[in-house]
Amino acid sequence: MKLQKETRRTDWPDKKRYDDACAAAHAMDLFGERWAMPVMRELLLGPRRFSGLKTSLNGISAKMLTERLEGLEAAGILVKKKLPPPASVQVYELTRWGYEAAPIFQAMGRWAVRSPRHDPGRPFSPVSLMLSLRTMFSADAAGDWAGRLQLRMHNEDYFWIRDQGEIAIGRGAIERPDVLLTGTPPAIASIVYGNRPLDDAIGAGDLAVEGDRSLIERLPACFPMPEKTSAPERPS
Amino acid sequence: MKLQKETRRTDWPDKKRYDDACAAAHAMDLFGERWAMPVMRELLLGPRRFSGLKTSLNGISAKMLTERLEGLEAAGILVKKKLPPPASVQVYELTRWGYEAAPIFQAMGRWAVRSPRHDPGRPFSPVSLMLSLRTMFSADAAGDWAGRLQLRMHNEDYFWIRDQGEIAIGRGAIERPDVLLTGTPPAIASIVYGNRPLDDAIGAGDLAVEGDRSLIERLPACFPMPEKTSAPERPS
DNA sequence: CTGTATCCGTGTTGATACTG
DNA sequence: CAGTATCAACACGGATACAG
Repeated sequence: MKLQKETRRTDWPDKKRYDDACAAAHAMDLFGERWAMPVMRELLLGPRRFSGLKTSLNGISAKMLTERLEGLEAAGILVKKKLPPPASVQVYELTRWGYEAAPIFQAMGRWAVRSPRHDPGRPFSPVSLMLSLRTMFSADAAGDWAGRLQLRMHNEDYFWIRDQGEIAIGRGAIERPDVLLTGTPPAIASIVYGNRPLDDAIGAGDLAVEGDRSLIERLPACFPMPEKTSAPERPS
Repeated sequence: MKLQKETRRTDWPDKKRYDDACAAAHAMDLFGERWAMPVMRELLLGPRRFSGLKTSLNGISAKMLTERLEGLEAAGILVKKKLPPPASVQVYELTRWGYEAAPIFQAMGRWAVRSPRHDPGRPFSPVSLMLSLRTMFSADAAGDWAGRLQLRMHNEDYFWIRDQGEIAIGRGAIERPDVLLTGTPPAIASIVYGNRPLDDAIGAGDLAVEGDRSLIERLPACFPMPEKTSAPERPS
């Protein structure tokens, strides 16, 4: 019948939304579309520009990025804003509520690293590496490790700090870093998560360390990878 | 060029997967497809049959359901199994790892109820109502409330128990319930979340209460709804 | 730099009918 | 009950070209 088609169109453009009271399903309506979640992830450490997002989001097209940014803004998850005159540049920033989605990313990350199909060797954006560090950090395993790391990836500065228990990560440079680590995200990941010898990475020119090298050497122990799920296992 | 097309096809059928080390992105690869997440949700309280899933997932087609079940099984999230002879019925059950995805649903639910667009008046499946109760329960707000509820929705039994602090939910009947509540999920939601007067629901025949009625009357106070996000708000 | 506009192949979906 | 088969509509995403 034609009526169906017509009502579909006029009802609302909710062809692909779950018409469900379940809030988790609603979350998928909000950021379940392709690329929406990675876009949010890239903004989790602060405002970014269009071009920065495009490069970080490996393979996204300008069209997609524009559409997702519009959609996420309409949903109230981010805002588009123009920086004041000296800079006068367009940036996208999460709203307060948008930032509050961070625990979802943590829960997903913690769970999905155990997937048999998960491969940490894929393209890694600086922001997602930083977020993964925060997620995978284990206070128990780290023991008394403390320090202030400055990380430089693709010529952008990020930091990672642990000072008795608490950890903090973010974009930008910090004062008095104990050590400066320069390299690509995959290179850094390979020594933190992939138990690649530090000398190997430095020797190959993938990584440069400036400052207290011992802090880096103790790093892998702070981020124990959980074992992957094995064969399909019944709950018990 | 044709080459592109050809390599695309042979490379792997990962046209729509994020080729990303970010584990959260990988989670979307695993259950970000349409209907995958609601299917998992319906299984979170125990094994279900094809027909049960189909009715609970408002509007899903048999084709979709089949495809998602296959995909989730291939991902190691659920298993298809046949119950022993007396029953001899096909059911789908989450693997242990599948069950461990529950915190993701909690985080998503907690966050998405605050969405300006979220509408608790939409179709509600029994399982998602039960999960929402567990998610939204506030120990502080509940104070000394304690009791054993038996809920009957669409002729299926579910329970909700709080005994000094701890809460438990599940499918099936319990012994010595303090009160039996019969009605549809939306009807129950309307009195718990929608501050509809209990007498109103009973009078309209939407709900039946058998047992300690005062427990039901104190229920809404145990599940305070967080305020929705208002206008786009900057982080601070 | 920050997008917009258009085109078009391809993939996905829901309806319907059918099978064991 | 538990799916499978087929099909047509349509939404999506990538490429390209272009504009402010």
